[in-house]
Amino acid sequence: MIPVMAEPRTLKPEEWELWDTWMRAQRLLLRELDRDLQDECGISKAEFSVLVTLWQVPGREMRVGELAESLDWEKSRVSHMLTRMETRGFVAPTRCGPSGRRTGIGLTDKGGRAAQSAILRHGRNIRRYFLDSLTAEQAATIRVWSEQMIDGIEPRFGEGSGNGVA
Amino acid sequence: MIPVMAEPRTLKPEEWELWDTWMRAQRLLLRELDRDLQDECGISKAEFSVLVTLWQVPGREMRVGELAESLDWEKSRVSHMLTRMETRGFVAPTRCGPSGRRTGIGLTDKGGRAAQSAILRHGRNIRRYFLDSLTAEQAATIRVWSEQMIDGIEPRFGEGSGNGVA
DNA sequence: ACCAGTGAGTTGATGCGTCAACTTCAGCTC
DNA sequence: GAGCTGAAGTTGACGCATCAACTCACTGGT
Repeated sequence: MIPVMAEPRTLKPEEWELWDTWMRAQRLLLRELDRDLQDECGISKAEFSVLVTLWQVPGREMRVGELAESLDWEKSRVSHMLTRMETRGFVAPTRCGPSGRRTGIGLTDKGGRAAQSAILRHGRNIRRYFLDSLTAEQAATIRVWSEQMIDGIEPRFGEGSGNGVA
Repeated sequence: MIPVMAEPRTLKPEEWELWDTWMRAQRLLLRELDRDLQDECGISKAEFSVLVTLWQVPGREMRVGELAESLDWEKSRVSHMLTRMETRGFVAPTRCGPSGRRTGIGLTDKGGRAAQSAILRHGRNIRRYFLDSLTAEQAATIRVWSEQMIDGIEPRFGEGSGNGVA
């Protein structure tokens, strides 16, 4: 009988440390990006995601369901978000069903302006905190590994466009 | 006059794609770990952080401020969290100031058991989703880069022990 | 015409995270 | 000891995220 190597009961210290260091880096980075967006542009990263997604699409309007799909968010999350953003004047329903239900949602002028400036700002921050700290080799490694991980967790194909925000 | 290279106005497509892919990987990984901890152990990753931190410390009790420092959380976040966890029976004040204020906070038996099983489970998940998808080289790259990034954002030294959770 | 079923969108409840304001308490000076 | 100051801890308000339950409209079958 061939002895099967037992799975280690817990993480080895250096494994744990790797995980912990990496986790810490994530947390700091996201926190920083979020804070800056909030302080300088007055929007959260969730709002940013919505603004960008609408910004990118031709008529700057979509159906709620498309938006949810594109962001890979739950419908209800989108709905709550839109309610808040509507009261802030960033988006407006382009068409409504009889019962007040949002059938189409679009950027307002204010939303468009906010999107534009936030994209610039956020881009600079990504460069500063993320890209600038990467060598070409590191970047390649990270890309490969990210793709591996995505496949490992969610082995579906080409869907969910991505909005660049957690 | 030497022309200074203008900073690119926005991210180049491949830069954006790198960022987006990486972001997506993060999001999926964290979501997965969180969901599993929630489904299998009945605790959130925030609760997990607190349990682990208390678990690791000698008497399994600390002051609220120490806990906050160790987790790198705001005091108020810790306080809210402890209130919830206290009602769930995971932690209990070990000593209180006159006005009912928590002076020391410690794990209950239930909290200890939860910590133990969650640590095993979480460790396996980290291995499965994170470590197993890494070659030694990738791991080295990620470690270095994480450290660079941490230094880039928070150029302080040796504080904040880390709890392995966002 | 009717009704079951399905998909789209909403709502409410609850937990998480942050900010600002507040209460206590300890140590300090006078 | 009276009063000041700063640190420790709490509270309330608000936005974000998820889950489950609901409404509404459309579709297809009989």
